Amino acid sequence: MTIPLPGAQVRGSKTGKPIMALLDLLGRTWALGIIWNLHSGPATFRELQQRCEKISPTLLNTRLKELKKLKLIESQQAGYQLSPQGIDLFEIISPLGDWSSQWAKILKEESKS
Amino acid sequence: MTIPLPGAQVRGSKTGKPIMALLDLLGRTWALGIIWNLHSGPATFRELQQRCEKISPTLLNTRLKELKKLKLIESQQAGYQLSPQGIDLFEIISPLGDWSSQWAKILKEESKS
DNA sequence: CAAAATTGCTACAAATAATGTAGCATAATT
DNA sequence: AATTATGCTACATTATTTGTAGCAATTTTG
Repeated sequence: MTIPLPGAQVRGSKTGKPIMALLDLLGRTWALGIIWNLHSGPATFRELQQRCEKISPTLLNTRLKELKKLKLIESQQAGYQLSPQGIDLFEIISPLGDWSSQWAKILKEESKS
Repeated sequence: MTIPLPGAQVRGSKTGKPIMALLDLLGRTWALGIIWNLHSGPATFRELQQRCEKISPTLLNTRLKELKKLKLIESQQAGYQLSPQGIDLFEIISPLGDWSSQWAKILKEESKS
């Protein structure tokens, strides 16, 4: 799978509009999860592997390369961490945490009736 | 692929924490794209197919079923549309539009140097 | 400082998911 | 009543993900 560089053709789109590139990227297995799990601080490869409960090393490495190329994460001696842009992105999606709890509650309610 | 009901085991997680269910869902090809493309109003199946530039009917239908089951969209005679919850979710992610443009700009800059 | 343990990651085959095209059964339009 | 459009399903091909094993390069330990 080629890395969804905005401007280039991406999966699911011919235009390559930035939002399409982003949606392609985030729509890949574990991409969101990695960003989510990195927000609590830098992590080594194996540490990150554990934070993401069930990711295979193959895929983890693939995603890390993509995210690095797209400047959402960077690797230092402390391990992998969100880049300033990655933090920015995380801040946008961070309300999903609370939202998902609400959502779970509602789904639960409705399944009762 | 089973539908990621919060509380149940989902792909990539044993806990089924709501956020994991959500990340599983949103990490599926085109899930985010469908939500994104529905925010501009209800659409029939074929209309939606066109808004999502390159989705196959098979996958579109699969995702629609999941999203419907998870109460993020609903179908009326006007076609498919975001549910109140779906709208809520969209509002969280809607800044991604602008963010992605910024991001594209930065990536472009850096690729020059 | 040599042996043992840990880390970051690759190889590769098996399993799963997505694509693309064709097409069918309604339902709406002419 | 014939034509067209719609909402999908079938199904074979192709692409992605998983899972396990393991290796080279540190780092830790005795």
